[in-house]
Amino acid sequence: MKLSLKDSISQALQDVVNALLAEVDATKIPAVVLTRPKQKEHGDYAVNIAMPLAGLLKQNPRQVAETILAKVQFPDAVDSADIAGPGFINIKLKAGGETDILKDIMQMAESYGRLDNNNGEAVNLEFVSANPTGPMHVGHGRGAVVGDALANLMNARGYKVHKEYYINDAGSQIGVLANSVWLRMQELQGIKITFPEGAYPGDYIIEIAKEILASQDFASFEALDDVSRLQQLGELAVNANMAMIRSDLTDIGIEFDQYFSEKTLHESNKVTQLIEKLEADDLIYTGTLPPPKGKEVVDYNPVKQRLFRTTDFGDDVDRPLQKQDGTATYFAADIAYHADKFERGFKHMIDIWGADHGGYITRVQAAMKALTGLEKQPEVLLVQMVNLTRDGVPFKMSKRAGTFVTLSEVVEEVGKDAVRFNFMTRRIESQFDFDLEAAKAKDAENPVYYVQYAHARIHAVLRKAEAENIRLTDIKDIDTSLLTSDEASKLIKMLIAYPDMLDTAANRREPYRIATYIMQLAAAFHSFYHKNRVIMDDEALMQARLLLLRATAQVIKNALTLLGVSAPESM
RNA sequence: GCGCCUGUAGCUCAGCUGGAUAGAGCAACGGACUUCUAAUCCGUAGGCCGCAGGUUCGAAUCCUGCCAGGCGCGCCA
Repeated sequence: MKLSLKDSISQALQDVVNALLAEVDATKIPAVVLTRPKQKEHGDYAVNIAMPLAGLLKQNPRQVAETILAKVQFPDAVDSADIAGPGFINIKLKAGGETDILKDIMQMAESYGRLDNNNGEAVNLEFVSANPTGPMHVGHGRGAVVGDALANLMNARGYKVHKEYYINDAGSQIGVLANSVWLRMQELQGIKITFPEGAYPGDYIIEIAKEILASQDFASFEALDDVSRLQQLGELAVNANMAMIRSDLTDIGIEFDQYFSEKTLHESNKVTQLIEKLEADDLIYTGTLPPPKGKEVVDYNPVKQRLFRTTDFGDDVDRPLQKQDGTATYFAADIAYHADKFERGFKHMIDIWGADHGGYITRVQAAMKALTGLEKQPEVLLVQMVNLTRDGVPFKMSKRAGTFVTLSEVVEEVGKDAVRFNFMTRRIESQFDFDLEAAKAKDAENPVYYVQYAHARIHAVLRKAEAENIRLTDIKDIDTSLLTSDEASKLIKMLIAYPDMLDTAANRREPYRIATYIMQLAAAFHSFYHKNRVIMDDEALMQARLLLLRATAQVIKNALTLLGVSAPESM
C-alpha cells in the first residue's frame, strides 16, 4: 500500500532527525509524531519534535526547528512550514492537498480502515459469561456490547479474535437453581410449599417448571432420590436459561465462537489434575487464612487447609482450591479454565468482567503466572455498573423480590441499535446512567439517531441525484482539489483520521472511541451539508461533492458496522 | 483498615498516554426551512479541570497526601 501523506511527511522529518542524531543511540531517538492542531492558524499538521531534541542537542528548540526545516524534503502537497510558539513546526498543505483520500476510500470501500494481516495474533476474548441461573440484566448487556465491538475492532486491526462465553454450570448455585425449580414444580402440582430465603424467586423459574412439566411426568421426578432429581433438574434448568440467554444475545446481534461449560472441566478431571500438578510443583501447603478485613465477622473460625501459594506470584493472600467438603472452589475451576485456553494455544487472553469482580484479577493473574509464566494474563477489562433510570428516576431493583429489569425488556423497549450505540458512548471505567426514555427518544438527545440520520441524509442526496439523471463521473476523472470550503476540509480530515482512530482504539482496547468518532464525523457532515449545496449546475464541483458524500457514507457505515449498529439509507 | 474505578460547564460526557487559548451534546438565550431529509445547522452565555503540594521549558494529563462517590475484601460464583 502506498504511504499516506501524513506518513510521508513524518518520514521526511524522521530522516532529518535521524541524521542530526547520528551519534546518539538509535533506541533513544525520539519518534516524529504529527498531530492535528486545534487552532486553524497552526496549520494542517504540527510537530513538537524540536522540543525533545533540544535537550539532546543542547540547543534551544526554535534553533533546532530551524535546522530541521533547512534540511527537510517535504512531499509536494506541503505548501509551507513555519516555526511557532516554543518550537512547534506548523505545516500547511496546499489547498485540496489531501483530497486524494476520497478516491482511496471509494476504492477500498468496506475495507477502508481495516488491516489485512493474515498472521495476526490470536486472542481469546471472554465476555458476558452471565450465570445460567437467570436472565441477563442491563449490566451484562453493557459488557456484551463492549465485548462484541472490541472483537470486531480487533479483528479489523489484524488480530484473530476468538469469542468465548464461560458457562458457570457447576457449583452450589446450580443446586439452588434446581431446588427452586423443584419447589415451583411441586407448587404447580398443588402441593403447599414454603419458599426458602436463598432460593431464586423470579417468575422465570415458574416458566421453567411449567416447561419441564409439559414434557415430563411429575411422578417420574418424585420417584427419584433427592440427589439425582436435583442433578437432572439442574441440567434442565441450566439448558433453559442458556437458551434464553442465547436468544437475548441473538436479539442484540451477538454470536460467540464457543460456549465453554465449567461442568466439563470437572467431568474431565481437569480441575483435580490441576490441583495435583500444583501439589507436585510444591505450590500448595497446609495453612490457615487470616480473618477477612473490613466487615464484622461473627462466625469466623480459623481452619487449617491446603493453600495455593499465589502470594509468590503477586497476590495478597494465598488462596484455597478446595472447600471443606472437598469440592473445588470456583477459583480452582477458573484457573483450570484459563489454563485450558493456554493449552488451546492462546498466549493472549482478554476477559471482560463486571466491576464487582475487580478484586479477583490479581489472584487469577498470579495463578496464571505460576502455571504458564505469562505476565498479566488474562488481560482484564472491568466494565463499571449500569444505573437504569426512567426520566431520571432510578429503578428499584431487587433480585430477592424478583423485581429487576432484564436486558431483553430494555432491548424490546428501546431497540437494538439504540442500546448498542448508547452503551458505546462512554469509557468502560465510568459508571453508566442509562435512561430508558432518553434512549428511546428519537431526537437530538439520542446520539444513535444523530449519526444514522447523517447516513440516511447522504443517501437522500444520492437518490435525488439519481432521480435527476445525474451520472456519476468515473472516480479517477473527478477533480477533488475543488473541495476547498472549510466544511469540506474538516470533513476530509475526519475521514483521514479514521484508520488512526481505529488503531488507537484497538491498541488501547477502547471501542468507545469509535462511537465518539462517528458523532464527530456526523457533525462534520451535517455542518458541510448546510453550507454546501451538492446538486448544482457546476458539474465538476458537484461531482467532487458527490464523491465526498459517498466516501463519508462509506466511513459512517464501516464504523457503525464495527459497533454492530445498522446504517439505514432512509429514516 | 486495605485494593480497584471515578471526580472537567447547571446535567451527561470527551480531552488522541505531557503541548499552543480545556471541547461536544443536553438544558438557557438569539437566529436559520419557497432550494438535496429541520431527527439538522449557526451564534451567545456558561470553567480555582475535587482540594493541597511536587516533578519541568510546559500539567486536566505524571508523583505524593487528603476529600467525596461507586465496587470489592471468609472454602459465593
